[in-house]
Amino acid sequence: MGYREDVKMVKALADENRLEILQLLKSGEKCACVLLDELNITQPTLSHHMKLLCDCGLVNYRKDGKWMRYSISKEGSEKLKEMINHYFM
Amino acid sequence: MGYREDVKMVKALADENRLEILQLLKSGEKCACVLLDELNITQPTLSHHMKLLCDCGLVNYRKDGKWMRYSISKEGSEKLKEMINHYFM
DNA sequence: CAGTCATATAGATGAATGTCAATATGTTAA
DNA sequence: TTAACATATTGACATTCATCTATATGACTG
Repeated sequence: MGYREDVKMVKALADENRLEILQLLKSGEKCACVLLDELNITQPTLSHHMKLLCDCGLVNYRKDGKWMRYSISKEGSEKLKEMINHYFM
Repeated sequence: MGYREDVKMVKALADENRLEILQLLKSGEKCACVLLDELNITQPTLSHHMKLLCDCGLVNYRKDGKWMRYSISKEGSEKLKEMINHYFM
């Protein structure tokens, strides 16, 4: 029936750059500029990826002055794991 | 570095019809014709989806006369869960 | 063998997506 | 306030992808 929410979250994972972003966030909250340094993409492209990761709930964002700080969402992670466990009991 | 294998597996999940296929396979091995009955897609489209699910290792296939029987791969499931746990420890 | 059934492959098409350059918005500093 | 910096948005473009129709392959049946 309603796979849309699940698909939205899984699609957010379905890109090499976004997986690398998540890998970088594993070690804790990071500024967009730090992520930008590590990836071979332009700033608008990073912004686009971060929007997808945040919109699906996997990543939290926090505005700190002129910086945006991103971190992995505990709640989103749990939701993702529950979803995976649902399909692959 | 090498996110390609991870991306391949996650991309296989990133489609509503494929999630529904996995949902149907939860209850056990199913023939392609049964899956086709449940989904609003044509036979070639189903064949395409099954190829993606099998190629990434999430689904096993078994030729039985003129039928193809599909089932969720225990090994693939475990690999997926390990991957998710890697990114969202 | 000829016909039918189940599935796969080929090729075409429209929609979604990742990417960039250019520009806008918002924040800090001089 | 003006300049510089960090990020977001817009619009364009090339690629990927889900889907279909038509056809091929392979297996059973009469």
